[in-house]
Amino acid sequence: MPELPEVETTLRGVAPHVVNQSIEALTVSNGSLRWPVTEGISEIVRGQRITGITRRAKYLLFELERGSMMVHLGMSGSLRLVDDGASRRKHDHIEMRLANGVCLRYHDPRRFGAWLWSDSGFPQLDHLGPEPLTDEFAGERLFHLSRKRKMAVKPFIMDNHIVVGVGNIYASEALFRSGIRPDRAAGRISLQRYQLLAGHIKEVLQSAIMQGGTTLRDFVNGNGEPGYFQQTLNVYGRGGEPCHNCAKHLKEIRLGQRSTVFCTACQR
DNA sequence: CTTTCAGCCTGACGGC
DNA sequence: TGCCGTCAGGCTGAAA
Repeated sequence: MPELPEVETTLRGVAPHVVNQSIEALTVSNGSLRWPVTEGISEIVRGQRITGITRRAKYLLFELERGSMMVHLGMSGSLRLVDDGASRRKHDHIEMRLANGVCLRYHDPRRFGAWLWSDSGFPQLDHLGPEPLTDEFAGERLFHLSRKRKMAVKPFIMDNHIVVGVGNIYASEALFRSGIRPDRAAGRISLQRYQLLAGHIKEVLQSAIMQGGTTLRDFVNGNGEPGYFQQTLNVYGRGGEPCHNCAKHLKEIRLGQRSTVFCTACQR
């Protein structure tokens, strides 16, 4: 499940190999993703130079001489560099070959991801909240936007209008570190606690990105597996197991159709 | 306006 | 062994 740290790790791993390179060929073997891959994309991007690569939320943006390509990894997507001529694996849907011989493969079993080209922007990016690792995102913002809202705090911080890139894993872990129950109404949390929460969101994301950095070399000829899951998870995926803090059995509930684990003693 | 929920998709896993 | 049901989850768009 690529969350923001994995997308950022992908960006950093791929960037040095693709920036300022020209696209020799882009081959789509299965364009049936979250949205159909842009019609005629191979012809549009052929011969164009990639002028830069950036990230907004969990979207990767390949800037071209004309327009840009927006790539999303969805639930099961990955992007990695392979040896030229390496055999195609099942679920390798798109291949981008560059003039320097670098070959980038997009692999996505569930096909929840996206690969689109546009020269007039992407509506998906229009109403996104701030990046979590910038100063624009702080406890004050969470506090102000949550007033009078009855929604549980966990789905609230996972809402892309509030702040982007906080998926199920990191929302769960940040709430545990902050001692906040995930099902508490967002509007009934103090400014002070939101400041704590914002800090912990930044912390868990930042440490995951740093651990991901240790596996960057695996983007070349590697297995493409993310390394940051090695980080200690206190609650995510641990329903019924003892709390790392007080040893009480962790409770598992569903919030907004997502599994949610927390400690009823440590989180209030 | 806010909130909820179906649907998209495949692989892993448990029960029989 | 294999078949079937359930779960996992980001995001959109429609419904309440």
